[in-house]
Amino acid sequence: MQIGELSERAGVSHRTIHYYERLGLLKPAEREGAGYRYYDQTALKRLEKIAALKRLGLSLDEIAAVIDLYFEDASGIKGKEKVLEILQTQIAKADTQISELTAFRRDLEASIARMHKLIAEAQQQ
Amino acid sequence: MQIGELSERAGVSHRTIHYYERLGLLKPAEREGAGYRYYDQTALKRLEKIAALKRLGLSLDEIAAVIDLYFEDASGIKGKEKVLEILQTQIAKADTQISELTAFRRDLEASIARMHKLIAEAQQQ
DNA sequence: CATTAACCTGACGTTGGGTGTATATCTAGG
DNA sequence: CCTAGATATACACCCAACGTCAGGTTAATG
Repeated sequence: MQIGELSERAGVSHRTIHYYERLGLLKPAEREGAGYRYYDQTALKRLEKIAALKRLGLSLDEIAAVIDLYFEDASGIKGKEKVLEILQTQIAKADTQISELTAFRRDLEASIARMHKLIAEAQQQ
Repeated sequence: MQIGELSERAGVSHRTIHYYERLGLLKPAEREGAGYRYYDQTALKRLEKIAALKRLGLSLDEIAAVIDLYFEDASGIKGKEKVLEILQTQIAKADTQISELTAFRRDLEASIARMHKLIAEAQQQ
């Protein structure tokens, strides 16, 4: 698969793929013959994972720090203690974010209830 | 309270406060005498709310669109149906984000468990 | 009352996350 | 063999969300 197909399937521009490669988010693709990049399925999976992590609010740097956990053989990863540390930081952040989101959701529900009430009252009169 | 105290208490710079004011996130403060801005408690609450919404991943523009829901008398808000719509969009986003975060957290826990196992094995040998 | 700390505005700089554009090369179909 | 379409690199530019700097005003205090 060339960069055009990959970018279309992943829903990002080929410029973004180049950019991610420069940042180390994507492994440099194979370059058969001339300079063309050729990708396989894992590249697509990686891009999807990156998108998911972005939605969670991670920066590209943070993603670069954890993405290999999903795609490299864990036994081959250097500095396991370091990785563990990163993971634990991430989980703490996730917990904070989950509880804030839950509180936010509660507030929203209260606001919605208030709005419904106000609208009902307005229609009464 | 002047801008210095406000910025310190809210944990943002005074330039950020100026910036938020320009974007309409913060009501222009009272300007007694010369041009100094003077704030009250609600300004601090607003800044805290803004920070909370930012952590949820809202852009400053999006925050500007909803912040008044928290600080204006609900009965005085124009276009209640519109507001309701915004609120419902927000709650849907929050739900999506919560479930993605929960799944992410589960993944992280699994990775942590794997790491612990690998480290233990490494120490055995 | 003079100094110093706090404030003002405006212009420009920076960082993150990209996008646009120009120019060159390659590959495939006719 | 030639041309169209896909890629390559490099440099410039964009937007959001600030930060820095410079020059000027104000308020408070010893």
